Amino acid sequence: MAKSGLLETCDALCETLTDAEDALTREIVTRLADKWSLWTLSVLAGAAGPMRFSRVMDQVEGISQKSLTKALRQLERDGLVTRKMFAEVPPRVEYAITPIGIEMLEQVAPLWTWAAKSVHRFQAARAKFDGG
Amino acid sequence: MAKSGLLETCDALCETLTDAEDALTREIVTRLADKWSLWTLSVLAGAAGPMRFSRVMDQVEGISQKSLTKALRQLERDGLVTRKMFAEVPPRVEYAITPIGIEMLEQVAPLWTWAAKSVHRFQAARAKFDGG
DNA sequence: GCGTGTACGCACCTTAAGGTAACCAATGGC
DNA sequence: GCCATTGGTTACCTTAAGGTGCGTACACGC
Repeated sequence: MAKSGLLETCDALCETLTDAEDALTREIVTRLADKWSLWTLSVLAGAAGPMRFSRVMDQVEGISQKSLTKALRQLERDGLVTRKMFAEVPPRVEYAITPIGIEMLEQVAPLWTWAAKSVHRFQAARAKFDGG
Repeated sequence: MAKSGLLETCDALCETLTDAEDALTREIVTRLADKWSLWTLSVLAGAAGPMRFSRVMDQVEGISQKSLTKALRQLERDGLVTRKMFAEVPPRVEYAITPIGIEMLEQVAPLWTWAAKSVHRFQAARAKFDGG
């Protein structure tokens, strides 16, 4: 049974994974679609260097403290960002994207570009569906 | 302000979109994270031709009728699959993937492949994080 | 002395997603 | 007659996601 069910080459690769590895792969891809994770990661990618928590929150418009904390923790756990704490008062914490995080964004970019280019086709399909 | 916040080339493209178009682009990408949509689409891609509802449900293990109906409707609305109804009793409905649907899977495949190849790096990162 | 700024953790509430199960229509087989 | 078939729809319930707001540490400027 195909685990990924995607195209053949990908399928062949996925067959070599254990169930746990397959689940993790799926989880990583799922994270891309997460409402905040990808956005947060790309903000860090766009910065010149490390960013403080509140600076990130400024740029990821509409995110709550709680959600940003959670997103950053997940990204850190997966090795996509680093977190450096300074023992100061008031506290200072700096986040930075890692090489793997950049790699990940590079994988997503063509997909996003394709979606942006195809947006008119989706609009047309929806108009047709909704109209009749 | 960058709308996508992704890499530069992608960013430049996204700047040319209206807010509605940008939101739709995001929505399309977000659909990838959906528990069932991508799986359903890939099942249809793997079939030789059109598939009946119940055949799809057999292959997408664990999905409920309700969720499959919803997933297929969304995919149809976005022009990724077609739905053909036959006025028979018992009813017969056939679903098939469209060229745009195949395009979309082709965009996702490299990303998925990368994630599968990188799975051990994620496991290592998590082990380090969880361990302390 | 007293408010201000920082990066959270925690408790609380609201909303949404998703699963289960029952119901439907018309026909053919027993 | 009675039941199974097929592709749904609907009502109901449980779980999870996500937002709001409060508490916290203490050094600084006024």
